[in-house]
Amino acid sequence: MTVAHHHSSNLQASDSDSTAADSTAAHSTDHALNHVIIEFYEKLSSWEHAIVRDKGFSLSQVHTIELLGVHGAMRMKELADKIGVTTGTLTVQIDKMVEAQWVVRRPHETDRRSILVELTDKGQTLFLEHDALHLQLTTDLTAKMSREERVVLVNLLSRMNNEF
Amino acid sequence: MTVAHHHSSNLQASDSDSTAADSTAAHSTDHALNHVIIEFYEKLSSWEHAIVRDKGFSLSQVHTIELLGVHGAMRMKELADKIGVTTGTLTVQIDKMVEAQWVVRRPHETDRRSILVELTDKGQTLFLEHDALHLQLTTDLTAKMSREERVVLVNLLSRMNNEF
DNA sequence: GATTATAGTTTGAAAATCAAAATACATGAA
DNA sequence: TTCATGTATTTTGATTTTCAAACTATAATC
Repeated sequence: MTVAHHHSSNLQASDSDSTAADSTAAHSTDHALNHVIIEFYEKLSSWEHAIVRDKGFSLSQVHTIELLGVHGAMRMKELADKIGVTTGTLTVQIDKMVEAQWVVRRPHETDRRSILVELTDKGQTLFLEHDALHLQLTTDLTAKMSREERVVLVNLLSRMNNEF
Repeated sequence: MTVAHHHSSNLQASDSDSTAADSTAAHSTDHALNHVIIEFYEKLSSWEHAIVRDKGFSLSQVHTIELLGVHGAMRMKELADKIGVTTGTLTVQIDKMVEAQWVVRRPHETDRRSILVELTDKGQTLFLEHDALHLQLTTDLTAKMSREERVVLVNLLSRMNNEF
């Protein structure tokens, strides 16, 4: 029915075409960077999935806890946008998390339509536990790097974060 | 019922405790790195979610296409592990993707229990389209970086990838 | 060859998700 | 003010995703 491809899609920037005048097209470094990023994302995603299953809650619940832990209280809409689900979906998610006493809803001070979602003490503890796992992973992944390299990495990554 | 926390969780490594002798505990750079990574993952995840909804297929379908596009043909088990789902779930996923003619199943050469999943031409095209979006994002995110910085970033990220 | 392990599929039930309708509040124009 | 329009959240019913467990087929080991 269809052809059996054989594309190993080499991810290394093995080509060295740094000759001249290519301001329009994407440079090979960009391709390499792109694939390294995709691979990193995939692996992190796998890791998170595995962690999550072990702990007994769903991926987007952990995502929610992560977001609230890092950014603090947030409106439903804001949270839904960041997670990438509809507000309807988020409502039932948060219902369950309220039930489990990981988060609370509280009214927005100025906008009475809005509701702020916030970690409880229990939720905060959960976040810290999860964060510790992440930290362990991070230190493992960068164990072979020098202090300077780590600093550079923080710099480069945070600059990317700012461009989103 | 529960206390309203106020933790803005500053993500910058604003503390400069590079004094001495802290070989056991995680250094503040590690914390900064950890949070920058989490933030990067969250933002990529959001982006992917948005892209995916626009295109009309599910997140794990795109994930599957991405994995097959980058790594080439793979066994069901392998794929399931990378995506982070059970093989049962993957079977129905792949059924649908076969239906849509994005992938084909083909027997494993040496192990008759195993089945290789592989992109069709159509699936390959889809992968390339998606990859182009990723590339666009990557170039956008690194637009303000110098060539050298990008090279360094590729180096550091791929070293992290190798440690997973 | 018998037993145990692994790969994949099927099945039935539980959970996640969406789109659309409904509610409540906000904002801006007449 | 009052009306119209826009935004935030919840509810609802249906669809999709997912899992765990049972099942089939092949591989590996003893």
